[in-house]
Amino acid sequence: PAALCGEAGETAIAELAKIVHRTRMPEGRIIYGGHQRSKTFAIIISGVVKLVNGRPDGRQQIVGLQFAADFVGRPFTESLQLYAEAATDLELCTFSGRAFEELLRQYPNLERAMFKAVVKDLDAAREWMFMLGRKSAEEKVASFLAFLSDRMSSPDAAATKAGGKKGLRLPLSRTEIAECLGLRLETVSRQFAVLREQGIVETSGRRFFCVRDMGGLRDCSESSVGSA
Amino acid sequence: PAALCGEAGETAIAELAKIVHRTRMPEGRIIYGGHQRSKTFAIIISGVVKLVNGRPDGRQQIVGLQFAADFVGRPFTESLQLYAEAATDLELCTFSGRAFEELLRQYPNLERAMFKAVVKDLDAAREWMFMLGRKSAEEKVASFLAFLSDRMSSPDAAATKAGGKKGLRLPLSRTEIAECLGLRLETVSRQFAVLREQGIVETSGRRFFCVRDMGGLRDCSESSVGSA
DNA sequence: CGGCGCTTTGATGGGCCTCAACGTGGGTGG
DNA sequence: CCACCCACGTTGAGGCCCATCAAAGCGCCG
Repeated sequence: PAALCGEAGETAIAELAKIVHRTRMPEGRIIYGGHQRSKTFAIIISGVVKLVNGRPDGRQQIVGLQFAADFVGRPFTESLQLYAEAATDLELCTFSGRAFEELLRQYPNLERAMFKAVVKDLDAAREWMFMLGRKSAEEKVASFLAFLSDRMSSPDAAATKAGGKKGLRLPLSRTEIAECLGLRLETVSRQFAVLREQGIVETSGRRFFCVRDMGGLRDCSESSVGSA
Repeated sequence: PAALCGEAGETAIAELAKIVHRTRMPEGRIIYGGHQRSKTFAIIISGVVKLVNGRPDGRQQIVGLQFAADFVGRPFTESLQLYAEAATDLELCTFSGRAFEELLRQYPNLERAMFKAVVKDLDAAREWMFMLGRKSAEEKVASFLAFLSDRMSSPDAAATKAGGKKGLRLPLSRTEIAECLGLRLETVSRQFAVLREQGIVETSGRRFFCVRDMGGLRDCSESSVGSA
């Protein structure tokens, strides 16, 4: 039940169903970006996609993450130094680009749904900008974990490690988390340790974490240092 | 000749012309945001609008700037901690929200033009995110000035101070520039001094600056510290 | 010309980066 | 099934960049 379909209208959905194709993609696959005009559109069934802004000198900034039910693909334009990559193995509903753009033209409701999705992405990007520009390292890591908890708390993605409590599998490595937050991986690791010592989160292995005190986590993510 | 009109189509333009209204706004006026549902849409004739993401604790991050020919307004949704403010005195072409949304529904080309504008904003936001997360203070200030030069080099906005060379009036105070770049105002001031000492820019008074060496400025904005 | 707010400049400290070494998990091949 | 191995993660020490606090300079308004 993708968000896109929720507002598209009955007949549009039926038309979409005709051109949809279920696909899998391994972690690391480039979905679109840079020079190649892949022109495929998709909705994520499961897995996580990262949007990366990279420079020739090696500096990279992850500028967006897409989760289950999110739309992936660039309508109308290409961008040079931006690409989308499978952060985990993916299950996708893909649409042929040509046919999909045709449907967009035919069904205004569908285009409107796309429009709203992009506006939502824009808001998310601006929230993310506040984090990058104004939050401390601890706030960044805490708000990132809170964000992941929000976006990934679906029953199937939830894993049970760390002693029976409901935890999540981290879709990103420490390096990638650092690229999200505008930090170095060592700093991310240290902030994980701080949150662990405060009893706010648990971690197990490289990829599992579990929020023990969501209130405390949210406090850390907006600490407003001097006041309150 | 606003960008929006370029792609909207003849008849749509004619309809738009019927509901348009020319307006002025003083610096500091809130255009939309927070709680109030102003629901006015506008195209900027002259002046600059800043989009601010603010928190109760006083921290602020400017997450977008809009210049002449840009569209201002939030279609479909409101956002809590985001508002738009006139950074300078403005001349606007405003549209009644109700009538404008009606036209959007009637003329798909118009909606498509809006769509593309939002996608462009999204790309700009993601470029900005790279700057916030990965650039040094000097790179931030240099790329900001280069950005302003690009966006404001229209004949009327260009001012001639600093000894006959073509300069620009800064639309933002040092504090506001700092809020754009994720820095403190003192740091912005110091980086201005550095660029001045290198002969790359000149400044005069509080609000005028002039690029003397655009190549040098662009070098500073992507210095790629270790290599090349 | 006087006052105020913005800007500049200086001194100091802290947070995060950098470099480095060690530990660990998870997959592979025997 | 287990031992090996290597990439990833953790932890430590030191230094730099930028934030912070403070005071003086200057533009712009009346």
